[in-house]
Amino acid sequence: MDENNTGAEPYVSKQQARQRAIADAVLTEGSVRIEALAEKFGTSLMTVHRDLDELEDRGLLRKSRGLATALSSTLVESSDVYRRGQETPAKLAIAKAALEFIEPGQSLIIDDSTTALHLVKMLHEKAPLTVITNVLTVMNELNGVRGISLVGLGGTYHNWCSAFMGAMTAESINRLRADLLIMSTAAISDGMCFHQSEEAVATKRAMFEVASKRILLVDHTKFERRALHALASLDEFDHVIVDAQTKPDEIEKLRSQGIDIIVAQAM
Amino acid sequence: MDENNTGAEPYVSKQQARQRAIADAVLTEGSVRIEALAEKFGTSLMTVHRDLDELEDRGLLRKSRGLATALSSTLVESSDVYRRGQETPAKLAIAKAALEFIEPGQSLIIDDSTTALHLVKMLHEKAPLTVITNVLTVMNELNGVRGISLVGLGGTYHNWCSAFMGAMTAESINRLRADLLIMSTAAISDGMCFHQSEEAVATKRAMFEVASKRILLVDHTKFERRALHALASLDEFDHVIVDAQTKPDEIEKLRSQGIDIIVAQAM
DNA sequence: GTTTTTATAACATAATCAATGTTAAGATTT
DNA sequence: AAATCTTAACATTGATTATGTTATAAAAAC
Repeated sequence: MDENNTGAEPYVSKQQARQRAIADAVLTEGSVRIEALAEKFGTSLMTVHRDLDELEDRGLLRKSRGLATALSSTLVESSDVYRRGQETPAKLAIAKAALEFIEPGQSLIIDDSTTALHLVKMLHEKAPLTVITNVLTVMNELNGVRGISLVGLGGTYHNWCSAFMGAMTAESINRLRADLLIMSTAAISDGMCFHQSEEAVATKRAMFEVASKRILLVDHTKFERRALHALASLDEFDHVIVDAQTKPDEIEKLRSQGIDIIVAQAM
Repeated sequence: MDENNTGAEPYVSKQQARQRAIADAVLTEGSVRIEALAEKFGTSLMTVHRDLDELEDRGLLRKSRGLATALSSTLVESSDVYRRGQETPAKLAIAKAALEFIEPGQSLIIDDSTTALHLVKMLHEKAPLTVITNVLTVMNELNGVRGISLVGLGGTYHNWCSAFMGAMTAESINRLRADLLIMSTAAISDGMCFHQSEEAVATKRAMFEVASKRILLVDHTKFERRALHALASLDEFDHVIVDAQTKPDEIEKLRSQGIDIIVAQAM
């Protein structure tokens, strides 16, 4: 079987890569001169200004008289600007593994995650499907796709994750039932998954409750992260899919707790 | 004051114009040969096929062995593919007139309408605003716009109007309150406005109930249309904005019923 | 108030993406 | 099996978006 071409290309635009790198630089340095950024990335002052304006709109940093200053680091790390483009081959592998659990005719919930975005691009293979999501990017991706009926979740829009979240979103979810939940998490420690914001937890918790089968997508970087709000214990998920770069001892530890870990092999 | 340039350009792509024309042709003829369409529009067979596929996905027609066949004419006329690109200067004028009613700080509901789409592009002038909408196109347009906080309305997605509608949507609306409603309608007769589908009425009715001030946007073509489901009487709206091409006797008739009609002058 | 510095606006150019056409292969109908 | 229609794949064109440049405006420093 020829498996090296899958329609979902792990492409990240130059602009996205640079914005991510800028966010990264500002985060680690604390505050950086705008001139210095322009020089570092070999670009004009103007484009750095434009990039910083976007990042500022997303609440990742502050611009002030020649300086770009970092804000809350948890927010930066959880921002989709920052996350997208990171570890894409691993994420693709995870997405492919998750696809195997999806059967035509099912209704599935997809939440805010860059990994899930890869999965979404492959969903047409499993049509017909009903996809429930709070992520604007996913809605757009699935817009006129044949065989996919789309149920959007409303609520207040959060720019940092390009998704609708909060009490209103949670309430809508409570009135639905789904066959399958494909969920991501911000951080894992002690066999629990954690998130950065209250709203995210409220929304994801609601999704968790209404799905009969639950799959968690985790790339290895999540094991090194910390976040504030607990969402659920990993053993509450039916399957947990990790990438091949996950440390074997982490996998063993979780397996010994009776958690069904699937290691997605990149191809 | 220099008023001839407003950021909102009434541009319709070649593709959109052609798709609309194709829909039109198929609708009036009943069924047309695909070859004939290609010839008529001076394009290759392939592009006609691609156009027809999109129109078929939106439920406007059926493709079958060389023939494109019309489906329900009401659906075609209410489809956004068909509507967009029609009468844009008039719609721009209406949008500008509506903008005058919007005050910074307000929360407004915007529903599915091509006229409102023009308005949305001008909204940044009145920031800060809270915009509540069920239209995917509007959500995207307002995505990272500064000073606009976006509240999305979820529900099942309807391709023909690019919006979320139905019971789920109506329920979400019921839990909100807004200062201003900017609404469109499919048809007007006997001082009442009508819509093409049950879902549209349910959704719009809910919007109607939760807004303290209501504005209806109407271009003159709506007076010649008919639709099945009644939504509301025009005198329930605080203001009705029409374009300059609306027949004077229509305007007079409504004014005599005590309806506040504003005639938007194109510039 | 003036000078210096930084930020924005406006336009020109370059790079990327989307739409179309062409050809060939695959389905369907006759 | 032949004819007709549809789809897939790739090349080409066209359009959009991103970037750079320059000029102007705003803000801070002096």
